[in-house]
Formats: sequence, structure tokens, C-alpha cells
Amino acid sequence: MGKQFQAPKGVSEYFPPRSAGFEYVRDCLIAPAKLAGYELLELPAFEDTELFNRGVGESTDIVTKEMYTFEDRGGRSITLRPEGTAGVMRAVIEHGLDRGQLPVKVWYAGAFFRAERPQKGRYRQFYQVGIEAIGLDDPLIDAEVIAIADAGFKRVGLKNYKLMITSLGDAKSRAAHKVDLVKFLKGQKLDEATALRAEINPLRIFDDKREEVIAMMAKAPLLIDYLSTESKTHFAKVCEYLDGLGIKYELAPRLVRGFDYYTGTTFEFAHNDLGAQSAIGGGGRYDRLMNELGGQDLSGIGYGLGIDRVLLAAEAEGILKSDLSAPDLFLIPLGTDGSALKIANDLRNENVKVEIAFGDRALKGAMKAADKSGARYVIVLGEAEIQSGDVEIKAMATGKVERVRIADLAKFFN
RNA sequence: GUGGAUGUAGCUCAGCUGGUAGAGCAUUCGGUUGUGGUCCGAAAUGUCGCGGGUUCGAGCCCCGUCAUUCACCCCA
Repeated sequence: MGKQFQAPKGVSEYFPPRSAGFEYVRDCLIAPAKLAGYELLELPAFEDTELFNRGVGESTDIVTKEMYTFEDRGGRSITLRPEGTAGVMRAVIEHGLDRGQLPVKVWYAGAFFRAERPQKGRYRQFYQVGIEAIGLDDPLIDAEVIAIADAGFKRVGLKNYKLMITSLGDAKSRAAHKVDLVKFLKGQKLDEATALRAEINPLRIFDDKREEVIAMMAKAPLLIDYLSTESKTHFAKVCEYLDGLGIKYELAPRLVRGFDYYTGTTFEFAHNDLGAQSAIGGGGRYDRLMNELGGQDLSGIGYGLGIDRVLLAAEAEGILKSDLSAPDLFLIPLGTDGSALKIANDLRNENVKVEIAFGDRALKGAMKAADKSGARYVIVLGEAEIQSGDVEIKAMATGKVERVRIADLAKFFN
């Protein structure tokens, strides 16, 4: 016996039966984006390290200590993507997607990587669904993006979550606020680590969970009070549209997000049953990002939703159906002439989900397997049936039996 | 990166003050001939995370290590 291999530390992996829930959640989150005309962007899982340094921001924790960075065989510095937006921008710029009609509307889904200490809902490889709408700063798009995220959660069936929203304003707004915030923080007693954080990004202190810090920050100047007239009207419009959609939100002037590129509308969805890692999705507008990455000066807005966490949330709410992978029909062949496979194959071509009992197991065992699979119907296929072309189809839930011609089975299911 | 908790059958766990391991669920077979979900019977499954130490003897004690997990930090 050789070494017992183990998955690398902190990765999330999904195998049956839970993988069915993962797939379901992922598809639910993607569906509303497709319905709104967003198109697939399938991107590499790794990029030039510099893209994230510039895109995500040198001051963020993600860049300073959480990236999987390595040198490839050609001596290039490569990083496993820690988030989706920077890569999307790179692709949009590189392929000139922004040369046509605006906005560019794309969605993506896949694995992302962050070298953090794992805990509940936080993994080193995790999965996100995201969308980006680039090239318009109409508040209507902000509201649409938020509505699409919300529709995904609702489609999954989630109830116990909330939306927090604020505006970080434009450059003018932030500059004015920063002066006062730094002044305020200078007047406070901060421990070394906090002082250091304040220097890198003073907004971060709003995110501290310690009670004494929260109490201290209660008197701190809020960015929302420093918004320029344009920013203020823009944000008011976003809220008005959300009201019109009946989407409930909480104004969260202290909301802070981990990327440097956010400007204007910023939001986060949090679920109540998740423990410390409660954010199930978040996003916002970014005015400077595209330009900073060498593209034209366009604004964009997007979000990332955590599939792993939404799955956890759905499980916590107990809303996942247990028969997500159940077949329509379970075929139990008694002989070995292969006709079961032929029948199954024909039915599958008609979109009927069919499983076969394999192996030389007793009928009782095969029936048990059929039961376990959650199949709605079962057919026992013996010589008599194959000869006559007539089968008994049994509804597992009620035990009722019907006679059907094998040739008519597809019709039975469609 | 920092702190706490935990590592015993596929899963959930029990194992009394140290005497070389059990339960439930799951799995397979059976309870007479081709029909599941309940019930009954039987079988299979473990280098008790790994390495070292103490001891006549360690799943239980000590040290180390790895892993898992929760929280901080940060975020999806």
C-alpha cells in the first residue's frame, strides 16, 4: 500500500450526494443573469500577477498575503485568480469587447483561490458566479445588477438573508471624507496593528468587530455624508429603483469591502445562519479599474456570489430537495441480453432520465437500489417482457402498476 | 499569520481510575420461486491520524508532528 493522498488544505470539494446541491445552487445563481442577456466569459484560472496587483490593489489583504503566486517554466510570475473582475477587465480590453455597443454584459463561474486559513465558509479554493456590466454608469444598471443577484438567491429559495448597500461616491467625495476621517483617527488611541491598517486604508477601521472599536467609530465621519451632488443623486436613483422592484435593503454607511477598486454603489448580501463568514455575495461599481488596467476610461459594475456559502445557507435553511439527482425510471434487467441498455439508451435520447440496475444482484437488492435512487418508476425486465414487448411499470410512491408497450415508454414520460 | 477545540469502522459517535476495541446508520447476503420503503437474522469493515516516550502493558498518560474544525484577521 502506498501513501494515502489527501486533498490540499482548505479546498472545498463536492461529491455525491451533496454535489447535486452544489450544481443546483450554481445553476440557480447563473440563470437570472442569462435571462437578463449576460453572456458567458470563460476565463483562465491564472493570470499575470501584475494584473491583480494593479487591479485588486496593492493595499488589500488579498494581494499582500493571500495570493497563490508562482513562477512558470518561462520565468513569468503567475497568480491563481483570487477574484473575477480583474480577469474580466483584462479580457474585455484585450479582445476589444468594449468597442461595440455598451454596456458589455458578461457572466462567469468557476474556481477562485486565496491562501487564507480555512474555516466554515472560507476555503482556499472556492467557487463564485459573477457578472459584470461595463460601459454605462446609469443607476438603472446598478439596480439591475443587484436585482439579478437577488433573483438568484430567491431562485435557490433563500429567505434568511439581507442586502446592505451604500455609496462610496466619486473621487472628490472620497478625498474630502478621507481628510476628516484621518483627522478623526489621529485623535483616537489605536493599537499598533490598527494604526497600521488606518494608514493603509482608513476605511478599514469601520470593519473592525471589536466592541470598543465599534464604539469609537460610532462618532467617526461617514463617507455617505460627504457625497458630491452627482454621487448623491446617482445613489438616490439606485435606491429608488430598488424600492420600485420591491427589493428590501439596509443602508449601511459603514460597509467596507476588500477591494480598492470600488467607487459609487457598493453592496453586500449577508446570510444569517452562516457563522462568521456570512457574506454570500457582494459587489459594486468601479470607475477607475478599466483605465488603470490600460483600457479606455469606462465605468463598470458587477458582483461575485459565493456558491459554497449559498449552498451552506440553503442547507441551513433546509430548502434543498433531496431528490435533485433522482431518475425518472429505474430498469431492472433479469437476463443478460443487453435489451435493458437498448431501452435505456432510446429513452435517454428522448430526454428521459433512466438508470439500470447493474450486476447479478437479487431482485430484492435491485428494488432497494431503485428505491434509494429516488426513481419515480421502476420496470422489471425479464424474458417474458422482452418477448411480449409489454412491461409493467410501477410507480414507486404509490405502488400502482400499469401495463405499457416498451415502444410507447417515451410517450409515457413525455 | 494568531488563538481554542477535535482526530477510534464509509458516516455519527461510545470506550469507566491505562489491561491490545464497540453501538447506531450505511453496505452485502438471507427470512423459499420475479417486486422496494417496516420488521427479523447474518456477514464484512479498523496498523484507535502519524512518530517517539513513560509502563509488564496505552485508544486512554507525556512530547512532537500532521490534519480537521471554530474564531480572530479578511472575505465569497
